[in-house]
Amino acid sequence: MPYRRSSLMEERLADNRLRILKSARALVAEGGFRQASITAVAARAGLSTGAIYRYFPAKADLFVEVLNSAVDYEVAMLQKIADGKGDVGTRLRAAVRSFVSRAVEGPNLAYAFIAEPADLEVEAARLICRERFGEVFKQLLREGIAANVLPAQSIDVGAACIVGAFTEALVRPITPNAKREASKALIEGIVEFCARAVGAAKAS
Amino acid sequence: MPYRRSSLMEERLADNRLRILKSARALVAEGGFRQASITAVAARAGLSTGAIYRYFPAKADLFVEVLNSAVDYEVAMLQKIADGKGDVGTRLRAAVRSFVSRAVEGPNLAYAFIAEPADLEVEAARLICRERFGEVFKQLLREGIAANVLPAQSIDVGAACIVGAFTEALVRPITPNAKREASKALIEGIVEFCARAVGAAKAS
Amino acid sequence: MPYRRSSLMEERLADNRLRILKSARALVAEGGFRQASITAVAARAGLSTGAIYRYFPAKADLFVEVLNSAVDYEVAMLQKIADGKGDVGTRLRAAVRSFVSRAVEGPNLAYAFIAEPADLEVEAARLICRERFGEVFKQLLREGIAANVLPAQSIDVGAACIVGAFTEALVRPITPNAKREASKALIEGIVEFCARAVGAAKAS
Amino acid sequence: MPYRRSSLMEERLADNRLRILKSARALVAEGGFRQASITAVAARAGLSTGAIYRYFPAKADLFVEVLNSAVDYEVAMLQKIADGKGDVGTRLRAAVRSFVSRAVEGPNLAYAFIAEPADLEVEAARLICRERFGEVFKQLLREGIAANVLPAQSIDVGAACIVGAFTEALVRPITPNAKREASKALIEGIVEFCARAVGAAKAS
DNA sequence: CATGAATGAGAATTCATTCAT
DNA sequence: TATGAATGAATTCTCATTCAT
Repeated sequence: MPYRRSSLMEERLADNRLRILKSARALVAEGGFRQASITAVAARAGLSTGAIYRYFPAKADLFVEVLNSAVDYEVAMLQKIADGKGDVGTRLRAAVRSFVSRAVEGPNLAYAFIAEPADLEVEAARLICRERFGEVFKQLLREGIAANVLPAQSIDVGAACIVGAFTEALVRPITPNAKREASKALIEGIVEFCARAVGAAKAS
Repeated sequence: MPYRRSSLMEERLADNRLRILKSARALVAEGGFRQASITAVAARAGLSTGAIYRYFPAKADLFVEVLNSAVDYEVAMLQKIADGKGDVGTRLRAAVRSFVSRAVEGPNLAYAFIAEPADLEVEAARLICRERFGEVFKQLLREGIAANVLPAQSIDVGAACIVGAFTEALVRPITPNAKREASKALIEGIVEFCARAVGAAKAS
Repeated sequence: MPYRRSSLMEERLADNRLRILKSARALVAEGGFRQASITAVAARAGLSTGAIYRYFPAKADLFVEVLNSAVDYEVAMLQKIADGKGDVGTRLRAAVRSFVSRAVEGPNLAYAFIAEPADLEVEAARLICRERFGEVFKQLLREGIAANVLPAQSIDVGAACIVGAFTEALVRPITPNAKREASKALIEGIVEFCARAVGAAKAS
Repeated sequence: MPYRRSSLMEERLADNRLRILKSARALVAEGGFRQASITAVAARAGLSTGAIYRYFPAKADLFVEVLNSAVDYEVAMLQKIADGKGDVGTRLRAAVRSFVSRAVEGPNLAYAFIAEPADLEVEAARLICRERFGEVFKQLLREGIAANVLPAQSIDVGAACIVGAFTEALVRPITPNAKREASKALIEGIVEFCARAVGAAKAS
């Protein structure tokens, strides 16, 4: 009688794949790609190194997926906001706020997103990720300029700078004191910086 | 009779030290920290690997100095502009333009400045470098706000975002076609983005 | 009540065993022992890796049997020819022709027969296989010499050399051009070489 | 004052390279490519694994050189004999005798010459090596046939078979008893086998 | 019995650092 | 003092074998 894979086992499998991804992501978030060796990922996931290769054909594939899955989620969030109702400026503010808030919150994709990966394939994926963030803002800028709500400006450059500006929030502990409060100020600071930059300053 | 180091020898020593630093910087600029192995640095400097260790106790120390010396130069340039005459907005524009122009021009410290170094010590130095760039802009923002030329805003955040925005320009090939012309547009795009962001928009 | 293995089940078992052997042989024939991993054998046989170990205690045992069963067949073919009627020279020619023809025909056991196996046990089996081929030719030589049809000569050496000579035909693509025709010439070339070597040259 | 490499040091270096080659060759001779891991080669040479890579860029390069250098020597010996004076049959006998004698003598390139290497690059080199042996015999056959000393026959096939026949001497312990004496008989057996095969039988 | 995920030892390769010369 | 050969730990990846299900 053939062996039938139990649903419990399938759960275990899916679980392992996820654990590997989470381990990898956590390690990158904590100390960059530097610390994310296969051995370290395996140890953290409670698996052997060989097990990693059942789920990912090579190290690069694992980290490309780490990057992509994290960015998929983030971009989806931003896109939802960008596609929402309300005036362009508000949506742009909301998008920046949404991203930066999560970034400030905890160690997630942040570091990976800017850090130089050891692998060229991963590096390529990283650049594409940055582009994808830019796309969301390009769309908002295009819409705003077309509607005469935003002043004429370079869409490509604007999008890139926004991404750069809030990326910065991910790298440095800008305000090392008074975490919670400072975060709030930091987030709003970035939001307003970007808003002013694109000419969507609040009517004050 | 005590051995007296000849001035000629001292020159040689200083010369070697400089050559090592230049080799290291060039290698990082060309291919990131990835390519900057001690062996590669030594080969490029026309020295032996052992010789490197006469001038630098460890790899990390060498690259910390590479980073610092490169940033010393850049910050000095920016500081000079910031300390110059003319209104704050113009000086801020000039500072951004100065940095981004050189960055776009050729692969120099740019890459090193954003790339993840292999070493924790170097990573720390890199973060400090970013701070140092920020300081220049903080000064300008402070001055501008004090003089009521710039609107009230978070100085820390503003400075960070400016650095982030123009850092972004270093990472991606925003406009892969029409190099020269596009660079010009890119540079001015970033300059204006930052100017608007801090409320130093041109009188249009 | 004791468990009675149904004959249907036994068939299944024998079937699996055969499938495993066939898979292994095919893989070795295609790319040497290099490509014949347990995983590959299992996949090709449509079984799990674990199943292999139900039929063979270890990888080496599987490949020893692969070798032996393949050689059983070949040796049986040769033996039939050697035991046939007609003069010794003709039979020796036929035997060499039979072996070389099949070898040239397609990738079968040929490669395995000469290739270095990954395992010491298999290596030992391989050497024994070569001996077994030799035995057939020893018999023919003995008979021929006894009947004064062949000149006096070392039987052991003669047999070994014949095996060596036609083994060589398996290793190199002697004539890469004009496949069919060349094969024919190659085969007859080897046949006549061996015939002359043992003093069974055609009456010319 | 620049450091000048002493000739003693250069000797050491050349010595190491040679030691590595010898270790590799010995390991292959003893147990095939299977046993010749970089670790094993290094250990046997009294060096670290890293040291191997100072002399050989990759494992394949090391073993290609092992193969080539061994074959260079052998082929040179054979060529010298083939280019000598005397009738073709005598030279052919001498060439075969020369090769087989050394092969029987001790574990040298023998195994490597026939064994399947783990590496495709090495495999390619191995096939070329076999061809090179063949070339020497092709030359002799061509000369003999042209001078009407040898009967008409396929030169390519003849050369291949000769190589095959004496290769066999390398693989198996044809005569396990009475080493010395048997070797003598084995060697002459192979010599005469090949001589008869090409039609250069002794006038008896 | 069958399954195939997991193991873990081992392979090739790299590179910062040391030290005999 | 300069050299660069040597070290050896670390890294990625493979695969025969086991065992919970």
